[in-house]
Amino acid sequence: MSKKTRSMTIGVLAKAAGMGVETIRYYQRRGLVAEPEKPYGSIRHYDDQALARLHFIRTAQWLGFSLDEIGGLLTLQDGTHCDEARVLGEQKLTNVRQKISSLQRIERALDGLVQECCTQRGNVECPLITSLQDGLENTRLLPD
Amino acid sequence: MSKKTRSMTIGVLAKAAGMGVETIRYYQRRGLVAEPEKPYGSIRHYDDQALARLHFIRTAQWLGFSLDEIGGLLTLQDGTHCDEARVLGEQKLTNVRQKISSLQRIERALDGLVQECCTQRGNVECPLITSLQDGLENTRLLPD
DNA sequence: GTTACTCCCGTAGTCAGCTACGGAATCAAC
DNA sequence: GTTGATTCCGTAGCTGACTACGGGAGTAAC
Ligand SMILES: [Zn+2]
Ligand SMILES: [Zn+2]
Ligand SMILES: [Zn+2]
Ligand SMILES: [Zn+2]
Repeated sequence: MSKKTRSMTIGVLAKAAGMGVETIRYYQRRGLVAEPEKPYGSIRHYDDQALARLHFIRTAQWLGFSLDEIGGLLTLQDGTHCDEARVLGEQKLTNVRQKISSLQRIERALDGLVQECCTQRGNVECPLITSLQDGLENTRLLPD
Repeated sequence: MSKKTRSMTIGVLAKAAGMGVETIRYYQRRGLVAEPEKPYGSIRHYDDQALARLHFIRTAQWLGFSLDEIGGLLTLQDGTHCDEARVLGEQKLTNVRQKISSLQRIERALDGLVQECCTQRGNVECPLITSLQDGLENTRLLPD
């Protein structure tokens, strides 16, 4: 709970947040980060609040939220919308689990193909390639 | 092993392959699909070979290969490059496994957040939102 | 033989999330 | 007080895989 509220230029802020200046300016354009007023024809200064917001964005992004969705999450920041936040989290979780299981199907299919390929070393035909042509029919791991 | 070699217009081919006409034309521009000659100022016709190639592309795409990589795979189609094909398959497999494990980390993190959020229903502060601000420090599941 | 689809071909737009460019103003170091 | 980095701001480009548009030509149904 440090209330340093250090004054940073956008370059320092960017370095602190581990991203580029242009990225921050892009978030400002998208309305995810506020542009502080600049005092009398000069340079803008940022505080720890701004840095916290960049952390928020980066973490939410890592969790799979799009910038638009993050915009939605940011409106829940006052902490009085716990249930809405949870719903969004649950949706994303479902989403992630679906991605995992479809990647696992892909893993099994690819693994099968590579195994086949390995055992057929003397053969002229590559079973991996021919399976791609046949659309993985014999693997019973077809795409959706 | 049907050698029908039916003659199809691009529209019929597209329907047979379950994709749009424009997508096929796009693949032609990318050099993934050949443009057959058109007989004397008329319309091009496609055979089952072309359809097989579209299946190849779609299946490889489902396995996570990019169109560029698929271009590479297509040069191995004569079946005489079994080991090269296997190497590409193994690389993609590694790739898929990395994606799975990083999604699993994300799943654990999100699940933790949603659980916390649920148990704190009476609270004013939403732990999900505040965790995003704090950068998931206490979850020990930080992004790379 | 006219209507209504489909094909052909080039070009341009879409989406997300940046990333780069250019030119003026401002600031920090020496 | 000059040099050199940084900021500001608008605009434009990038990636990947499409998707759409427009206008002319070919084709099939009735
Ligand atoms: Zn609410
Ligand atoms: Zn909550
Ligand atoms: Zn070879
Ligand atoms: Zn092989």
